[in-house]
Amino acid sequence: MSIYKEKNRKTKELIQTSFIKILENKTFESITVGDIAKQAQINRGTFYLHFIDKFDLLDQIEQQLFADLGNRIDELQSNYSSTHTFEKEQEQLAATLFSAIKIQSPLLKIFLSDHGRAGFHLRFRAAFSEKVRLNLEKNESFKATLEVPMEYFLSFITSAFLGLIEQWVQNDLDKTPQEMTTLYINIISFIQQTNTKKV
Amino acid sequence: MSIYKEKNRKTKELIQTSFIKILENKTFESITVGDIAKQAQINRGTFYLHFIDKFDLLDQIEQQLFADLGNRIDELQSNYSSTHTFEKEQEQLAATLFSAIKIQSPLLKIFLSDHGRAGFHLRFRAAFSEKVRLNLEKNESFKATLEVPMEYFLSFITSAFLGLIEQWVQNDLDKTPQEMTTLYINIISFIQQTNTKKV
DNA sequence: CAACAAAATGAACAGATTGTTCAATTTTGT
DNA sequence: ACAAAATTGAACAATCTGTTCATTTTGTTG
Repeated sequence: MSIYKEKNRKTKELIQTSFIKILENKTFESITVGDIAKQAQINRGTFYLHFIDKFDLLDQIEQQLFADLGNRIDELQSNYSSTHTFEKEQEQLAATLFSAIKIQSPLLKIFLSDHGRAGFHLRFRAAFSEKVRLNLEKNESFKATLEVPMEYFLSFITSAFLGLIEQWVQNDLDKTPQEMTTLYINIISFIQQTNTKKV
Repeated sequence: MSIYKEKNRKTKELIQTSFIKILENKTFESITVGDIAKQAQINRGTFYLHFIDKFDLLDQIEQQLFADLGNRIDELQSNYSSTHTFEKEQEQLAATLFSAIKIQSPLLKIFLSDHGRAGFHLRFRAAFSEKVRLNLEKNESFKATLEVPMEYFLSFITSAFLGLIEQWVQNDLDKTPQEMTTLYINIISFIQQTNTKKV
């Protein structure tokens, strides 16, 4: 009974990995169920025993990706006490995000490229936007000093962060998560300098 | 002779506008050439007299969009002398971008959504990334003070800006371009404050 | 109006892909 | 050996694609 499930799971996984492999070289739009079956060396009908269609397949992989990232982030964050300063905590969250993303970078690189599916960058931002918001709102003076709508600030900062991630994965991880964190902090500091001079 | 061209142009435009109309309600993937012909009330064969396929159609609309935005930005920017401070110039560029984007917001809203085509946000960023870079590098002390690779800084700032644009068009332009510029400046100032406290 | 050119139509075509069905086969469990 | 679950292979109608070509409509010119 349990080996039946195991076999089922294994085939499903085979289909997923085969699909991702094709996705490296072909656009999602251009991939057919026949392509996937051929790559996985299974019957085309078998595909339909595991997924409704290729959209369902991609959806499930995407959901798994977000769930996995969420788990990794929560686990990494739980290792740190939150008695640090507000800024240290922001830095810590950044480090956690970069570490989690590194592990899933092969998939993220594809999903964020033009081989993926439209709107992924929005769903990805939404997936970790809530964690960022909670972290920011820990700080009491934050909401008091913030003069712009929270949704705009969140869009700004999560999108900025996504920009770094996109450059990073396109560069095939040319830096360590710690270096990326430093780079992030440096950019924030640099923006500070620019404006300080103005005033 | 020239009226033949005019008629040709008009039909091509009809196909484009009809397509965009469908795109508001359906995913690009799910739209067929038959759908477009039906909406435009033309023969399906006529479509192929003007475009290779639906991908070609979308590509051309995208190219036109970028060209139009580029022209608007250049024109708006040419109305201002560049004798202001570095920061004022950055603010001016932001105002210009928001103004140009407002005009093209209906199309941008669709293209940035999950009804569009994968990778649009990257191509969009690339389209105005160069203008931002040139504007930044005007300032001599900029390159001297910047401690991070230019490509990362550009990814960060253009992506952050895109985040504001995305929120703006999703909110159906709930603010004026000038208000968006102020909002942008406010966020930069806010980040400055946060870090100033730390030091 | 007549003659011509360009654009659009309608219909047909083969080819590819989709999602479903079902009997036969293989793999695994008891 | 027998039963259960998973997979296979083949066939099916349906849809969409891109192309072709004869015909019709629209616009131009003399």
